Amino acid sequence: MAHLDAGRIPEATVARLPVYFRALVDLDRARTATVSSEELADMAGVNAAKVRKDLSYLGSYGTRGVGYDVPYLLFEMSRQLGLAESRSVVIAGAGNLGQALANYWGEGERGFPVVALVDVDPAKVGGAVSGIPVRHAQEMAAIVKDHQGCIGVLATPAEVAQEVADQFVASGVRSLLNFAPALITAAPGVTVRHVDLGLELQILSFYAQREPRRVAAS
Amino acid sequence: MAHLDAGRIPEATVARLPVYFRALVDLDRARTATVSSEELADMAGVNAAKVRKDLSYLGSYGTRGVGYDVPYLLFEMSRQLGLAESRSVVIAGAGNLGQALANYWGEGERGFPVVALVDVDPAKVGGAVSGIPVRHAQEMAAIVKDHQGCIGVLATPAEVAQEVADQFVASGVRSLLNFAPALITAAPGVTVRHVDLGLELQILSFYAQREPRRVAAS
DNA sequence: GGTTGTGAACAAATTCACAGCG
DNA sequence: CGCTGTGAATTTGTTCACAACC
Repeated sequence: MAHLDAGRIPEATVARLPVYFRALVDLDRARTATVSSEELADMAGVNAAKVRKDLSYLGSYGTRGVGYDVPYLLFEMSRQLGLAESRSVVIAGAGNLGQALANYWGEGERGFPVVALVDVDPAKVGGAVSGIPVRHAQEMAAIVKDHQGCIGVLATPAEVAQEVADQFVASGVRSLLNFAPALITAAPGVTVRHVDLGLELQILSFYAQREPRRVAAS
Repeated sequence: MAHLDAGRIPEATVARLPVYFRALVDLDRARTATVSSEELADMAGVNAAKVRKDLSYLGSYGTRGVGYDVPYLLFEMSRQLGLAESRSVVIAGAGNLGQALANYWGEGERGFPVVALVDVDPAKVGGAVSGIPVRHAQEMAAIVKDHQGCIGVLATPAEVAQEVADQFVASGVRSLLNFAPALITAAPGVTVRHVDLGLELQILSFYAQREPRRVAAS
């Protein structure tokens, strides 16, 4: 009953909240007023008990005998996921991956505008990727200062990933998403997530020669 | 004592094996003969107890008082991860993401040759992305037949992802890596992994307004 | 002495099952 | 009566701590 403790939400739950969020956005678009834990579970690819447990960490936003009010739950999740105010993204590395990410996030995703790519290649600096300017890595601090609370994305070669990460952190970035196949360490207070595209193929390769399983990444 | 039971390896362990593998490749390149669980742990960003537990699921390949023989462990991991024989990759969707993935895997990663991209856009079919041909989606079955045990990658719009996944499975693919922001279901016997690039930003957004944590994705 | 391999202790996550409420 | 919210039970994963061995 709405105790204001902002209690510790389990990591596994946090990773699923955006999945529910997407399902709720779809439901809302279809003008669906309420949804049961079982329907949401089907849409998210989990079971109903998990949905109820997960949502209960946010508070009691359902109605017994009825289900969850879609717009209300959407609003609460948006607020608690921090999606109410939009967060900028700065991508380091304007190679194939950096450009693809700029396009991917620039197009579809609401609330995460990519404000700049940075690179050290003179051939790339000064150009643009689907309207997003490519600037020199030296300008990173200035860019980050203009976009408080932005997310830094590492799409650089593995060899320089730690160096660029340090530069991001020194510039004031507290959220990093690393695509380089390298271990990144950062000061406490900085959240680092790691997406490893090579690793995914190796995991699939493992299961391909054993009993296959339904496995969700990330 | 090399019991041949191929015992159940925990999912969490499987997800870490490729991380150890990469560290071992680096050590081997540097001609390092042996490595302790503590050194490997540092390189992988985990603790030594976890390394020992994880490696013990593969068998007893270490030497007490000495550590693990790098080339030997590398060979065994390579074998058990199924990296001994190379596995082809077919990418569905020759948009920005599909092209970036083709480049990414085409370049660096050993053992995962991207043999084709498939698309339905006549403007793309017949072309090539860094030497990899773009072929029509109708040819998928033929391509898959020529590359037994290949991995299917979904880099299509979310709306058609399930349809393309079904096509992959009907063609004989048993390993799918889905980049589309959509829930993919497949028959038992097919392994599906999901990488969601939008989701990662939302998770970072959540932690940015709370106590930040070191969190590893994938 | 040094380091692995592993049972036992602990912690996190999932699932069950049902009371509580609309 | 239906569906949520949640303690309790179970399963999965992590860490400890030490015997076994080189």
